Amino acid sequence: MTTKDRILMASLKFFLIEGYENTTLSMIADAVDIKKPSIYYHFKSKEGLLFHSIYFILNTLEEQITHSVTRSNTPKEQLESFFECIFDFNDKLSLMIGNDCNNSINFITMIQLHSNRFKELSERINQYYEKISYILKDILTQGQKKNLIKDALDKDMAVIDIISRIEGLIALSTVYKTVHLNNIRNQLYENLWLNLAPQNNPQKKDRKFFNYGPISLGRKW
Amino acid sequence: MTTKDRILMASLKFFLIEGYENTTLSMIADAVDIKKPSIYYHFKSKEGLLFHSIYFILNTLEEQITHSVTRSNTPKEQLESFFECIFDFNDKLSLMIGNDCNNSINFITMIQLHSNRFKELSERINQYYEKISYILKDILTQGQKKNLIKDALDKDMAVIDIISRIEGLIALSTVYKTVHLNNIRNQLYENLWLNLAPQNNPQKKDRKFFNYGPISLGRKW
DNA sequence: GTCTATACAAGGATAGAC
DNA sequence: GTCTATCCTTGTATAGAC
Repeated sequence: MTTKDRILMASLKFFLIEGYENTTLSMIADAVDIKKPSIYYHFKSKEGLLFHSIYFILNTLEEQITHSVTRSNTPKEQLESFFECIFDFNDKLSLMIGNDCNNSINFITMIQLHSNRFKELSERINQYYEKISYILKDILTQGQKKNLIKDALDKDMAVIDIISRIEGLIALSTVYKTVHLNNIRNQLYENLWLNLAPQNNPQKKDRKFFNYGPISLGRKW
Repeated sequence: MTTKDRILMASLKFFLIEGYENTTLSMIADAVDIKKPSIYYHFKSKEGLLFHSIYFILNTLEEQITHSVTRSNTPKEQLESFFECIFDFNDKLSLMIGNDCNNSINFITMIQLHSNRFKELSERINQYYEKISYILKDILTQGQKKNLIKDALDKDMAVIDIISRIEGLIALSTVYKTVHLNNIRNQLYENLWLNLAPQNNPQKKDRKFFNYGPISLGRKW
């Protein structure tokens, strides 16, 4: 890994754990084991470090979502891949930045925060949401053609609901101790699927569906 | 309004718009038209200002939720009040702090952010979520007794889903330009209600329900 | 209660040697 | 590419007069 990459990963780590303003160039330099001014050889400013950190997050996320959705075939599997991808991203991010301690990180809150502060970022972030919205809408459209997704569906609305449920749950799990993400993420997905699957299927099919996936801790609703 | 309250409201305003670290005591002093050191007569430190700002948000929100839910009778109305309360809170907050410009504020992201930084805050915030969870669960339980809420319902799971949908949507609307909160909040609520209402009701009842409320911009799903 | 003056620390950034 | 030395600004906070 080049020095430039190590600086970027260290920045990302501190930005996620401590926040942008609470991160100092000294902290980053110490973590990479170089001196402060060396950072300026690789990056123009502290702001530049933030921008590249967020670009890195969004690029990686987009790449992983595209990759994992493409590998699946049925809309149900594709949506599940989409879910898994975003839910797993925090964990993967922890590994990428070498977050040895058990500090809870939350990339969603970080992105929301800086979107309103820097116009350059807000455009890139909006672009990210446009991209994943497009992917989701396409899954729904293809599913409708195969009669695997409800026909009377406001797809734009469905897309927004899906994204806000995922992100809302991740964010909530970091502030509300009762919510243990890994225990309920499957349920969230199953519940959402009930809104998308055609209703004309008889109860029996639904029941079969209820037994799909890992053991859940409570009744579906 | 006392000087102390004016300092608190100015702090809250800047914390919401600029962020805690980007807010300086000079900005607050200027807004209240006093000098910097005078702040220390009323508050112990800058951190104290943050704590009181967040307590103010949570206290006010809890109060308004409790009040508006109590005023309603049926579970459907109560849940609607709950929704309205949180969706309206941002706007009300803007008025309270005298946010003259059209700066978009988002109290949810602010709360999520500082919950992970200050233990004192994380406990108060967790307490807030426990309280609104209790309120929601009670609505569901009472509704079940009256056969107005689905009987086979994992209430704990439902509560978490409701909260994360509301907060997820509010947060998403501040970063994804396509999402216009006021256009879709009614739909979000109606969609959610479909998960809670008993299924044994025939289609007819559902259709009547679809015509309830303000004109919507798209088909329900 | 509010002010002036000031201490004290720390951050981002640059100059210029090696 | 990386370093030492240093500049400059700004922030929180306190002392003490009025």
